[in-house]
Amino acid sequence: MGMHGKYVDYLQVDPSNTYINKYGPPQEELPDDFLDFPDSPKESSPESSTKTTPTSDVLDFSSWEPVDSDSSFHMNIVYESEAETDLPTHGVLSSMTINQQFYVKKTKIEKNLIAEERCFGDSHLNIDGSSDLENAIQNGNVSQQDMVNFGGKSIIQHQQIDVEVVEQGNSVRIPPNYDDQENQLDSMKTLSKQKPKRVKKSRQAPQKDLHDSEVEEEIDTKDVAMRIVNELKTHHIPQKTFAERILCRSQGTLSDLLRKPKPWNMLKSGQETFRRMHKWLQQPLTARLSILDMSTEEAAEAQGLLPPTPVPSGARKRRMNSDESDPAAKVARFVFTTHQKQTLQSVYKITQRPTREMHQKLADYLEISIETVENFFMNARRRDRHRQATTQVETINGPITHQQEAEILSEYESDDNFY
DNA sequence: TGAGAGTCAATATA
DNA sequence: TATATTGACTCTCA
Repeated sequence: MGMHGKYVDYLQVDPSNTYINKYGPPQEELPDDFLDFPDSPKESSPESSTKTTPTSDVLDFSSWEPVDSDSSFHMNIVYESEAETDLPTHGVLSSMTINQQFYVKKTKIEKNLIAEERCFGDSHLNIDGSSDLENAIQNGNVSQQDMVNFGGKSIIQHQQIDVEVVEQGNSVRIPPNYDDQENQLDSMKTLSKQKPKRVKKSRQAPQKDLHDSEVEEEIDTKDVAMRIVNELKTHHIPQKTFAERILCRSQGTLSDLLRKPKPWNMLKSGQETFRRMHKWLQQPLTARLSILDMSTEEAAEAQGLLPPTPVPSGARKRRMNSDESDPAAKVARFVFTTHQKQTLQSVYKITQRPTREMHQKLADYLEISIETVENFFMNARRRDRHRQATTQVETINGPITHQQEAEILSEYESDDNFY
């Protein structure tokens, strides 16, 4: 089943959280250049770069949840989206992400337009609260959730939307479930309280950290990572603080997870860490911030999680074993020389899986241990896989042939050839 | 037993 | 000072 969503809204939010749109009052208050938006951004998709043309005769207004928005600004947001996806016709929850770029204009009240910015936002179309798509349509439970990082401030927008479902040549319109203004306001309240997006049930969930009453569900790791990044920035929370208090992990681990979140279904025990992030995001703002002041155990309790499970870390053990009486004693990390690294990388380009004999030859040639060589290839393969998982880029990763192996080894016989 | 996953923590970098 | 990178370690699983 294909699904088209095409909608164009012109929205403005002011400090009192009221709204206007093109078709509703107070239209006359729009600045003269309100519709004069910049050209399509460089990285926008073909869909989103099409010229803004309203396709619905009913423009839905949204519920806004400005977080720490600067009250001196009006924010005009215009977006357009047209996307197709393979939304299932059945399923408890479904969602799709429309990658789009938001055009944002900052308009200072007293000076009219003083700045103009573009920013990225992720948009999620949610089919929610129903056993199937048709019911969702009938019940009007089709909504959109946008998240925009605007000058370091997060703005989350929920709205009922007007989309068009195309199925086997038939066009079915999904009207917003609003009858009048009062209903709109009720719906706003409901939508603005929606939890961060979770989607269909998970096939498996190792290391569950949930109470019995909870149902394990998939988490959109990219979405969670983006939200965490925004939260940390918005509230000036250091990664180290969040990582240690909420996740029971190190700063470096958190940094890596936030920058390169693996898709949920590719995670194993790592799901636990994202589950904790997701749980934290579900808390109200005040709770989120106060949890950070708690001990790790208290924070877990406050979020309905089991006590955190510190990872048995090799690095931690290594350090403890080195000198338990002196916690300040650091074990220096080995660093490859340029030549060592370049050599290893050169070989890696030829084969990601050298034989043990090659490992040993490399170790001898580079005057490092075979374990270090093995670690290099292990880390390189894993980080390559990780990159592919997060970028969907295909790379060649075939086993080495005997002929290739012979060629490489022959080069080491006269090792000057390498560089 | 070896490969992969998850991670730590030292250190490089911004 | 905060974040990103990375060599090494433990645990899990086929």
